Amino acid sequence: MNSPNDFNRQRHDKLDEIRARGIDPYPVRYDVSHPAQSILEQAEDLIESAEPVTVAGRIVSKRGHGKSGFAHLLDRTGRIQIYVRLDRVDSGEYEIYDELIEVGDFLGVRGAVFRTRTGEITVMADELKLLSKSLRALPEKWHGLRDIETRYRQRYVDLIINPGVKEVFLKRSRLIRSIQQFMDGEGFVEVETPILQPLYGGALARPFKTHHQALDMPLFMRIADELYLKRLIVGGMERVYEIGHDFRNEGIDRTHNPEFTMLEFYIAYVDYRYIMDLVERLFVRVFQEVNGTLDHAYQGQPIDLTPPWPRLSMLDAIREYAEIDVSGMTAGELAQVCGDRGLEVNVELGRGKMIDELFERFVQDRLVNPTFITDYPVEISPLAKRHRENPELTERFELFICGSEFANAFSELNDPLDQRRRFEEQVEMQRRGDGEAHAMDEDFLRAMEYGMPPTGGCGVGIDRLAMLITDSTNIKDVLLFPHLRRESPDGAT
RNA sequence: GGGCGCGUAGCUCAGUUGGCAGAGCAACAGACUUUUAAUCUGUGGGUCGAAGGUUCGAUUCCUUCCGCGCUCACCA
Repeated sequence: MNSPNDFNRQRHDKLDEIRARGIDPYPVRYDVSHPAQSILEQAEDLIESAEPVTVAGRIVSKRGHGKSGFAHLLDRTGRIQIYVRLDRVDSGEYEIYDELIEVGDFLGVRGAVFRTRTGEITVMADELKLLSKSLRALPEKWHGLRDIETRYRQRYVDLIINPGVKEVFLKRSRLIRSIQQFMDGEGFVEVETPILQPLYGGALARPFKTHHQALDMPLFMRIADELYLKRLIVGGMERVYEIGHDFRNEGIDRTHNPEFTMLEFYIAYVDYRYIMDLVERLFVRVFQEVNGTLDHAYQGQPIDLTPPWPRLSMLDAIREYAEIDVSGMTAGELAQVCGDRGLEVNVELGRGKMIDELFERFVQDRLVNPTFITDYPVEISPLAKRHRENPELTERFELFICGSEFANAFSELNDPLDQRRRFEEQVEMQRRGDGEAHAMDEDFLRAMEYGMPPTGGCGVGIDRLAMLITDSTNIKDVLLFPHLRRESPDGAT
């Protein structure tokens, strides 16, 4: 019966046969009285009362036994077994169930709940209704869907077949809800700022470029929310945040997707120390709400999330972990030290960049438990205010967990003249060919010239946080539809 | 972008030191009215990722390309 190159032919034939028997294979609705899970939970009462229930779901397994048969339906809450026997249902209905309905189809069942000989809670079907005919076979029940590429390309199948997958995304959803609730409690307003922007900024990255036809103007997909959120601080919205997608036209790997989710928030009148406290409270709350505990492990590595989290200046961290005291070193001395430690650096990079290299090479990976690293060199922190006690440093921190960065925050630069000078430096770098240098943003400068209060701001990579909290090693595992290259025509089935 | 690895039936995987392409599950036909990866009997199903090359002969060897994974570089 199976013709070459047309495996699904059989399913089309069954669909035709169903229609020929006057059955609508795609009806409009079905009244569900009980989700699968609630039948299991209320099983004793339901068996006692013998009240019929109605349940609907996708058939994920089917076993025929002559004039009866078992099947499992999968709905959003779980699986429930149904039992269909010829002497309990209309004979025509039974024949359709037996011959034309198969794994993958959606089915509605009405009947009383009972317990089988082997003890499984089961619905004894009195009425059956085909709710949707499937034209493609699902992956097999035992080994499931393992192929990583297919799991990402056909996430809908992955979600049906691999039970842990839905859990990850439910967790991600709870994570974002938990952040929103926390921010509500802190008096924030959640806002939405433009994704299509005439100028991009707020980070150093290559943007996606697009074009508005009617206006005949180029537009960029945003690479950060920062500059618009700061405009809102100028506008008097003293606590704002946005959870949204940023887009960066860069490489794709285990931890990078071209579009990714960022939380950015800004608070007027506070400095980076306030932000540090808030980030700690936020993370602790999120872990408690989403995972129910502060006991966590990532890839088998236990993480101690118990606050307060250590705070260590970048220079102290290098002193402690690399046993190098870089304070007061000249660029030449730094280059010497880097060279001695096997780091190839260009002295032209400047002190800040070399200090950062030392940090990344000798410190970062060792920060397993949450650790705030503070007071970054000014050269590598163009958007942060200079440190109140040391003008070579900035009031900036990053949060590290398991060797990865989870937050980046500053006391924000709010001096419009200084900001203009920094933009001019970026424009100069751009003129020299730095494709990632920041563009001059006159409207942003105009906003800042009206006056921006002292402000603390922070960005948190939500996908990274989702990876940590769901113990995932690839960002694609926490994105429902991760970006992949074009599917080859030959690969399509 | 560089390096390494992978791509065989709808799914999960074997396999061919170069000689007619294999299994389990799924499907199809039949038996079976409380099964649990149901069982039993039988049947069909393949552009071996794509295109070139070497060869009497390529799914196998070579080259290029496509896709995926890991990794280095860059970034969040």
